[in-house]
Amino acid sequence: MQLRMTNQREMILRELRKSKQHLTADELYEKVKKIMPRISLATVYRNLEILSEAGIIGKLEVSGRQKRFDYEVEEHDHIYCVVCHRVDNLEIDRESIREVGWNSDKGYAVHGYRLEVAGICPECQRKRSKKEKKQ
Amino acid sequence: MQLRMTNQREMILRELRKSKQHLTADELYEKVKKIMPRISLATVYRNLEILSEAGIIGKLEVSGRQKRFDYEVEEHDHIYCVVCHRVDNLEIDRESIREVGWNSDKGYAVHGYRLEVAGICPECQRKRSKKEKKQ
DNA sequence: TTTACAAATGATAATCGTTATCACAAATGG
DNA sequence: CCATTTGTGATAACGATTATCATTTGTAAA
Ligand SMILES: [Mn+2]
Ligand SMILES: [Mn+2]
Ligand SMILES: [Zn+2]
Ligand SMILES: [Zn+2]
Repeated sequence: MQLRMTNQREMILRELRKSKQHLTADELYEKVKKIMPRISLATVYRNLEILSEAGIIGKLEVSGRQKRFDYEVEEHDHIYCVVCHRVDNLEIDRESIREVGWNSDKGYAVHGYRLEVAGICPECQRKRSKKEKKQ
Repeated sequence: MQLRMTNQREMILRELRKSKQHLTADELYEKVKKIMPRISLATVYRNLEILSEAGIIGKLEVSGRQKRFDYEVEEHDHIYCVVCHRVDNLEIDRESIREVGWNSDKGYAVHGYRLEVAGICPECQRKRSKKEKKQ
């Protein structure tokens, strides 16, 4: 019932935390491979699942794309770029949003919610305006 | 630039509207096949994409699962069941939630947001309590 | 009303992210 | 030690979606 900190596990966790980003399994695989060249992609998937199951990391399923894993585990919301799919934390006051409430929950036993804000990240904005100038 | 209302297209749209549910492509495929037995699943996917692109139906990408299509196109939020993945509309006052705002958007040009509430639907609650009694 | 062209369809292959399988290699705990 | 988990790497399988392509259908001009 308690999780064993294998070398692979530790390295995956370390690289995710070091990145301070919301990485996909294969982005993390590429990073870890530089240190442990023999690691398997399956091991990365497996351990990300185990680590998030154990509440050590977070798992994000943002807008129908690849899963991303979060170095931070406290409840918080995210903003993502509709162009490059980068994900950032959204510093929003969860208390005040909770006050809003919902007036019809269709009889659901509510577990929680997820606020997903979409937009274009600064970098993609720059790239876009460059392109426009060319035309 | 203008979309042709083929028989297949029309039937897909009609069945989605008739259902008043948030259906997946293959759920819709099964429904339409009863009326047009020769229709291809690819045609269903293709036309759902075209119809949502044209703003005639909505496309939902809820929590990393199959896409669902929405007979209603106006902006609204959803609640889904973590057990059976059923999706329902969530009647929440979007104006008041908008007032909350976010104090750090990391320089993003915000397009919009999506509020996804998770819980267990009435039916799954019933099934669960039945199971508990058995044990 | 033929003829040309564009668009849509059905069948199926290919793709992508993820999971499952399985033989082999650690680690654990008497 | 030895037996028993547990984890690993390689790879196959999977499910949802998308791409391809030969054929059919619709549109519209000649
Ligand atoms: Mn985060
Ligand atoms: Mn809806
Ligand atoms: Zn971006
Ligand atoms: Zn349910």
